[in-house]
Amino acid sequence: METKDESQQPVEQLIANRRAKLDALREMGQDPYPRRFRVERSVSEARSLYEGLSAEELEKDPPVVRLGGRLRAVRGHGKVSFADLSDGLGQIQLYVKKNDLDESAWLVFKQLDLGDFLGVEGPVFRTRAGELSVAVKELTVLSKALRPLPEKYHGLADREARARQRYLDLLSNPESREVFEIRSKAISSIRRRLEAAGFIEVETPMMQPIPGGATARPFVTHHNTLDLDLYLRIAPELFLKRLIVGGFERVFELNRNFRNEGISTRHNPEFTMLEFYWAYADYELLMDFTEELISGVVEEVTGGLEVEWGGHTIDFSRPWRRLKMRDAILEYSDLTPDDLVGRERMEKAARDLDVQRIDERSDGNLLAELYEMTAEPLMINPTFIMDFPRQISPFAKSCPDDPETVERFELFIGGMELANAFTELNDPDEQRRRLEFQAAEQGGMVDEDFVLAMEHGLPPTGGEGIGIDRLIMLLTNQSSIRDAILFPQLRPRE
RNA sequence: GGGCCGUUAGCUCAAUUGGCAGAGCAAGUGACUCUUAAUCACUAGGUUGGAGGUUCGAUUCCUCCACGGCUCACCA
Repeated sequence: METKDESQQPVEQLIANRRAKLDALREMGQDPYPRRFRVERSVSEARSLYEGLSAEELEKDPPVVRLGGRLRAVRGHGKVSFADLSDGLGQIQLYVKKNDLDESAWLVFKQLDLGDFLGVEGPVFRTRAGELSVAVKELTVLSKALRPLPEKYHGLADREARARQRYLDLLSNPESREVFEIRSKAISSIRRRLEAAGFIEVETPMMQPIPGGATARPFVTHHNTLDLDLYLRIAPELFLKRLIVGGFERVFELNRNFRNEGISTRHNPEFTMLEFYWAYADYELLMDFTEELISGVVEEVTGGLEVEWGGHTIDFSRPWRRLKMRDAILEYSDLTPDDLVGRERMEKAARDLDVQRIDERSDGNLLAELYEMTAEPLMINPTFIMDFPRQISPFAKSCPDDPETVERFELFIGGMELANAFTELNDPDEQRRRLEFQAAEQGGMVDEDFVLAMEHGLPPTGGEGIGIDRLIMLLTNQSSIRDAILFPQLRPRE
């Protein structure tokens, strides 16, 4: 459909300009979207390969390269043009000289826009300014871009656009690309370290008939043929423990969980969790292993053990502090040991700290809430908070000297909960009682099939979950989980 | 869900005690055979997020809505 110049909106004008060039290319017999263009190496590979060579060395024996990439800048200079060809990671300058090209190739070059993909071939040399460049002899359009990219210098700044059109963010903001490169490296490092420690990676159901292993509202879906409501998992825990029953002694799963709760700078409805289960381990051993695993990843990915995050310097060097929950409350508040004894005194302490809905909470929940209100935000360097109330820990084994307290820890870094682990309860009768108590308290279902598995014998086991997105936040100095996830959940436009 | 803040050209940003909405990049035309945020000249580009209201006049003030950010609540 032809539109009149007057009625055209600005973007549409820009698109129309590009479409006109698209048509021009076709008229010249150039396919703007050809099938293939085989490159010998990427732009950044070529760059690192020839970067060390001087102008003289290149001149003596000029290497001919064949590269594909996106056109990111053109500096026209009459019958000569300089251009930047990018592979996303790095770029190399193109030197395009009218006299060195077929006339048709020069005309093709004139129909290019910033953002187009093109393939080039030619010898590598250095310009007088010393810039490594390809003297283009052949030039092919590989994909014509119909819309303009964000500005080359400032990139894309609008936070909403950056999340909605992540490809533009990645293209134009190198620091954003770096976040996700670090994410990839960190996850790969975690996998390698677990495998080196004898763990095997497994996959367990994401769609579960009874969502268990955590307390959170699940997403519901429906299987038509079975006519069965299924829940997206809130944790893989109960399936991983079935595998320990089945004789896999060290298993891990590094994948998505789904929780139908609020969205915040620390919560995304789908998030990546590492869970691992280790037969014959207990929570003490898990703390040692967690220190080793995370500090190893931090060092491998950042090159050191100190990380700048949210205005703090976080020191990951070992050993990390281990503090009982009760002691953490006492250390980081004005409360005394007496304030934590008995329902009445704890309620008073909670009221003084503005804890909401106090009467709905169990004693154990109240204690955990006191911790959250006092010490938690101050746990900047890695700190294990140990020994949780039994009432809020249905899968953890009690401490030998105190049945109301369990062998459980959470790891806090930068004031965030990063990991949660315990010596797994393996007494099936006790497990059934705990799940029934939990179901009665909070609603929910008892996973009898899980208890059945445990009745066949679960060895002493340590199990842990680590929030990967939050770890990435720490590694990349991001204050919001949205900036550590490529496509975070957003409300649909319009 | 509550409170506060934001939304101006494709992108990055200005501006108005309420009085013709402006720049850089990108785009178009022209000049230019070593530039690199190339340069120079000219041109075009706007329903100031949307809908109402107040006003002679609203981009600016008010109300509602949409989306986003921060924060509290909810929630591990």
